[in-house]
Amino acid sequence: MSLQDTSQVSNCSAMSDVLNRIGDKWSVMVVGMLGRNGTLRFNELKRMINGVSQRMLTLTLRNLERDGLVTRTIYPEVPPRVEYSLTELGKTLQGPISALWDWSAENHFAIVEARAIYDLRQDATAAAEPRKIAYARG
Amino acid sequence: MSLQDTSQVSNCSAMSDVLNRIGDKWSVMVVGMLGRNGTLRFNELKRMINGVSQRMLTLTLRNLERDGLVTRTIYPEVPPRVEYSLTELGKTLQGPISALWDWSAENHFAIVEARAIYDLRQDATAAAEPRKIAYARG
DNA sequence: CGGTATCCATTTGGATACTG
DNA sequence: CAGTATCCAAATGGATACCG
Repeated sequence: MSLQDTSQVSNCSAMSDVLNRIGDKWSVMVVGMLGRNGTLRFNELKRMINGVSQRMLTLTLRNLERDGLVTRTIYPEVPPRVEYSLTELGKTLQGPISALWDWSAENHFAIVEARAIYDLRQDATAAAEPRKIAYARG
Repeated sequence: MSLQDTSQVSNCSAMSDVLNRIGDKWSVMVVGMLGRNGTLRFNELKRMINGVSQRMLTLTLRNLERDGLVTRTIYPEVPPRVEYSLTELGKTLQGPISALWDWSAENHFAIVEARAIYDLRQDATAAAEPRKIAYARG
C-alpha cells in the first residue's frame, strides 16, 4: 500500500473518528502545550490554556489518555502531584498539530478580515431588500 | 518576527478562534474533499461526506465562505447549480489538513487499540473495588 | 492539588417539511 | 437542485460544591 493512497475517499470514517477527539479545541491545546513543554502538572496546563474549566480539562486529559496520546503519572505525595506528558503516539501527532498552529498564527488576521467583509455584504444586501415578510396575514 | 516564535504561548486565542471553525469535523471534511477534487456541487459534497445532513453541510459551507476559505458560485439555471471550491487562503489550509488526514489514516488503529486496553483496565479495576457506595445511610 | 458530582443553560444537530 | 424554516432531543460545557 503506497503512501499516496491516503488521498482516496477511503479512511473517511477513520478521519471522522480521529477528528472527534483531536478536532476539539481543548485537545489540540493540550497536545500543543505538552508538545512544547514536555511534562506539565494539571494546574500548569489549566493556567496555560486560556479559558478552560477544570471539568473540561479533566475530561480532555482523560480522553487523550484513553486514546493513548497522553500519559498520566500520579505521585502519591501531599499535596498530590499529577504530571501529564505525550506518549510516543502523542508525539507523532505534534507535527500535524504544529502545522495547524502555525497556519492559525499566520492566517488568523486574513480570516477575521474575510468575516468582516462578508458580514458587511450581508448587512448591505439585507438593507437593500424591500422588507421581507411584513404585512403577511394583514 | 522569526518563524520559530509561533511556539510561544501567544497566539493561543488565534489558534482557539481558528479551531472553532476548522476544528470541526464537517469543515475538515469539506476542505479535504474540495482540496482533492477542485470544484464540487452541493450534492456531490453531500454524497462524498458520509453522514452529513443537508442542514450541517449548508451551515459548514456558509461558515467556510464567510471565513474566506471557500468560494460559492451560483449558476442561474434550472435546476439551479451551485459550485464550491477553495479560495487561495483555503488552499493554504490544505497542507495542514492533509497532514492531519494522513496521520489519522496511519494511527487510527493504534488509537482504537489504546481505547480498548484502557476500557479493559477500567472494567478490571472497577470489578476489583470492594463495591463503593453501598450501605450509606443504612 | 487534583480531582468528582451535580445542576442547569446553551448549543448542537438530526428529522422533517416546505420553496424558488 | 440547493437550499430555508421549524422543531425538538441530545450533547456540551460552565458554575458550584464537595472530597481525599
